Amino acid sequence: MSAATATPLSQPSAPADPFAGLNPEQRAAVEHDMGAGMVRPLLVVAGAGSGKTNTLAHRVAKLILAGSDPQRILLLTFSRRAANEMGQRAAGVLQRVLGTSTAVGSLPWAGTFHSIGARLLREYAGRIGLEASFTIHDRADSEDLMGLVRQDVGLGASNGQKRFPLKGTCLAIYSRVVNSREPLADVLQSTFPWCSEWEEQLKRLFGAYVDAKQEQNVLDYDDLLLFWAEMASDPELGPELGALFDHVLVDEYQDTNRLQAAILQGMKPDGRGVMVVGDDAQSIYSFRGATVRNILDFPKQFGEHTRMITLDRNYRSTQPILDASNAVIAAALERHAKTLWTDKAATGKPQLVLIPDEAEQARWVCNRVLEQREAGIRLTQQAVLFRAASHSAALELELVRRNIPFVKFGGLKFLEAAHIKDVLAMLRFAQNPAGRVAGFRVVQLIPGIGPATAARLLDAVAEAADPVAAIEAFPAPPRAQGEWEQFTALFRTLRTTGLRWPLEIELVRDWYLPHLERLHDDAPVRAADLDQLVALAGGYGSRENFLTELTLDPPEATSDRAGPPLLDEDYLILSTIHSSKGQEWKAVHVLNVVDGCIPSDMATGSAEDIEEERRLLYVAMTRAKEHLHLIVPNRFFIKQQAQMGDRHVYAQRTRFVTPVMLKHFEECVWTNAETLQVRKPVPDSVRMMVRERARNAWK
DNA sequence: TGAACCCTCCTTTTT
DNA sequence: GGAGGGTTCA
Repeated sequence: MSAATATPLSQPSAPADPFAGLNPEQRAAVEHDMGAGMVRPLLVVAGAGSGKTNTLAHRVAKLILAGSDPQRILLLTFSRRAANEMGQRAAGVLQRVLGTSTAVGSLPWAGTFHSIGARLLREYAGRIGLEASFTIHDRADSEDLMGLVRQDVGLGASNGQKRFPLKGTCLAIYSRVVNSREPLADVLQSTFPWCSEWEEQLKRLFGAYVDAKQEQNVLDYDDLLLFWAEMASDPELGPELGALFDHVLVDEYQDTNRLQAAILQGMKPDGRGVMVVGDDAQSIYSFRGATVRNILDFPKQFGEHTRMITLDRNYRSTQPILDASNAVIAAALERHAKTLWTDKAATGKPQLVLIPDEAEQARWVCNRVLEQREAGIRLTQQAVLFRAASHSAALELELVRRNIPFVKFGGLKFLEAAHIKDVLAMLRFAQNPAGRVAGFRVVQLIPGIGPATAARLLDAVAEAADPVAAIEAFPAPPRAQGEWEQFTALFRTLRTTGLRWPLEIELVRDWYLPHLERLHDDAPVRAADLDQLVALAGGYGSRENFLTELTLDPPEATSDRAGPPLLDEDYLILSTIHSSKGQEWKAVHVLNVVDGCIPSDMATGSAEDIEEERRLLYVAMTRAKEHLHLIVPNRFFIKQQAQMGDRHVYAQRTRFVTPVMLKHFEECVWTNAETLQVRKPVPDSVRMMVRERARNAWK
């Protein structure tokens, strides 16, 4: 019997039972088959705000209290952040029960599918014919490699007649095939119909792409899952892997794909010790191959002894917010039916705010945010959510203008900035000289070396036994003299001297700074970024560790660059809806709740696409605890046009809020009198015509 | 003449 | 910041 269920000590100093606060369903999930010989598979369908994280954390704590070895608990989460939070909460529970501050030790096997996969693959590399020194490609690297291979197999762009799909599309197709485990033909037909005619060529390309990865000792994101799944389905390795863990807990199961389900199946064929938690109504990652079928079919997959528990009591939002959210999701086509409820005191209805345009939207949000802060809601308890990262541009300008601090999650391209990629490419090239993508990039930093010379150099490296010698022997073009010697000297240092870790990246930065000055006008700003990167690097044990972790768990927000000092300050949260998953705030603003943004006009192809957009709106709405504002700008500008263009459309309220649902909202109309006076209403047709004429004059 | 460099277009969501 | 096409350089 576990410590928690033992008779509580009746001394006043005895810690409160942390399990006492659980509701009956949560408790059932936490105590499921506790102490039983066989722990049956468990599916917890947990609605938004139903205490899912808490339930998982308590389950982990309970398992440990009942004698489970934390080393033998595998906890798969959607992000590193979620893994950390879970670990901390579980530790908190344990501490309260045990009443000691002894480090219970965090969970060593908590992380994303991808990071756990990377770890297992390094450990098992020898057994599956993999070099343990492999480097990992992020999506941009993978696209670049796809581009290089595409050239090699003669499917380049200038191949006459009709144009072959871009490298990014090729990678998306490849990734989809791997993650969904569907045949190429099916994927083409269902998701990339305009590429169907290229099936044969794509097959050839993907074969060459896989070969290239193997030759270069690199893995992409998909490989981390694919190789793991292959191991798990191996008659010898599978059971061995499965035996490493007594319990496998998966969070956000609605956003896993078939490949991930196969990993689970391979490691625990009978579902023993498996617990998955998720909410089909919050499945928003199908573009990444995630399928809601995983969670819908879980009971079928593991047979009739599977237990299912539904958590539908919401601890987050007020009833009016839930009513509106429930109404939106009730229109969905297929789901595990549940209606969220709460006993939180009712407050006002969520607002549907009609606003003239995006500029006013930005101003209105700033005003409301400041008002709510005056009313006692800290900025960190307020969030602005949007469909696409670019939708917050106008708002960001306004926030800067008014000195309101903010942090933006999602859509962040810290690792995609050219200068960051350059420095990382040098480190990766030193780590794995066979990796052509990193080498290709870094070598071309040297003036006088372009794609052709770079390719020849990499060929030489690939054929030589010693990469350092190969590079030093390479006849660099005369123009590259000087710069070339500095590069080779750095490469030798990185490859041969055993410098203590963070020193290496400092050397690379110092080498890179002159190139930075030459390549970019805003060198000082970028140099500051590099200092942040160096500081960040200090937190990792080794070059390999740094490169792996950075690829699998990139800094999520712009604030991560600034480091800890920001943590003490108050700042507003800006986030894509996708990145807001699992989070909650007292006040939430959702931008551009219009057709064309939600649903995105990029995602109105199929009924499934539309359904996912509906769930996206549902996810956004259910992030709010007390105040929810959906903002509907009457007019918004079309993005895909030349700079300075001002084409715009009159927008409709999103189709997901139908007239019947309006009763759940308080409708507000915001007109800025001052602006309206100044702006004479010029009919759009006239403006467009004038522009058109001006342009045609030069045709 | 091949290779490097310059200019112009556009940009959903992410491990 | 990348793709692709056009221009300049050695």
